[in-house]
Amino acid sequence: MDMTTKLTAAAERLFDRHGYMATGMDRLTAAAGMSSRTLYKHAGNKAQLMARVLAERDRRFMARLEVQSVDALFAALEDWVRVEGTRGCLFLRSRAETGGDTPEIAEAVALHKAAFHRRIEEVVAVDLGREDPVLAEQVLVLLEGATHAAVYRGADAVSAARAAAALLIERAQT
Amino acid sequence: MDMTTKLTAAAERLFDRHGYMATGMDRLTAAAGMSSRTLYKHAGNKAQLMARVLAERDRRFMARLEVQSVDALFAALEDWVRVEGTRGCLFLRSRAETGGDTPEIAEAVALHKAAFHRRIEEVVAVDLGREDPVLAEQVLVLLEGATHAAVYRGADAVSAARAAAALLIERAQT
DNA sequence: TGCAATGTAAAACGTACGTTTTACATATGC
DNA sequence: GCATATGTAAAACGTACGTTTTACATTGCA
Repeated sequence: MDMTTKLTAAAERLFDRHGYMATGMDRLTAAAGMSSRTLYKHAGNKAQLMARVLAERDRRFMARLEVQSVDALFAALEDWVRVEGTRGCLFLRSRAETGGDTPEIAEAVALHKAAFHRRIEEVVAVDLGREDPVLAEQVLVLLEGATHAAVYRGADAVSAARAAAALLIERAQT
Repeated sequence: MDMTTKLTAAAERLFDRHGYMATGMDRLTAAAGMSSRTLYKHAGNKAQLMARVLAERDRRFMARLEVQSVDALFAALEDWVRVEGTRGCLFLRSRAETGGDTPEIAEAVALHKAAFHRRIEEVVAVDLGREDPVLAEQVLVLLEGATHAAVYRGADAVSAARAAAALLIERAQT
């Protein structure tokens, strides 16, 4: 495991658990097990490190959404929540923490959310045999809602969203 | 307008727009138009100020949810988004920013989310003539999802959620 | 008339921030 | 066998943080 990977993994964990602003560089160097000189060599600065964390998280999350049905999207989210826990969407959180004023972060968030939306539209199209932007928007809202409601309602929120989506799909198919 | 009200209003605006951690006390005193001595007299400290902002926001938000139908819940959210803008849920955001480690904030969030959940269960019960915890959970997910999806999808997310909820309610009523 | 109460302005507190620098160790490859 | 790259440890940079303090002005009520 090279230093960049180790750093990105440690940073993702700390930013997710304690927030971006609340995580100092000392804590980062300690968790990554490297000197601050090495950290800055690999990361550039704190905002770029956050952007890299987001890019890596996008890769990992989107890989799980390579599925063929809407129901499988929710199954994937259930897995994600079980494995990674429920602290809300790190993309929206990092944007909110920086007020959208940090370009590299705002850009990473925009990229991810555009890809997320696109993927949902694709899966809805596969499931229905036709495009349905409104249904896709509803599925997006259910996924986003499950992610954030799960923070305080637990896994029940995800299964409730899954059942709701199944009803919407069923209705759109007939 | 007394100093406490002025301070709470200014703080809510800044915390919402720039984040809790990213908002310094100098910015707060400047926006509230008062000396730091007066600020601390009324606020105690930064965390207590945030807790007061959340309590006030809970009051204002929950007042809008005093309605008799699920559809009216979404109409209320549409109004809220139009008036207050879309930067996500300030309660979940403040909890995420502090990692849940600030007791007064964590408590204010827990109180609000419990009241929010209760209110939805009540409205669902009125609409259906009976209790339906699962449907209530779905409505909660749709409201939470609309709130967060609206950050990057705009008002369309709220109307999509509203339509989805209408379908779920219709189905449950027959 | 005078004394609380309530406010401002501004300096000072110690601490912690993100970042850079200095000085040194350890490998790797030509 | 020596240069180059890559790492550590630790101090230093200036700035900004949340909070308290000092010194003074204004007001309202007994």
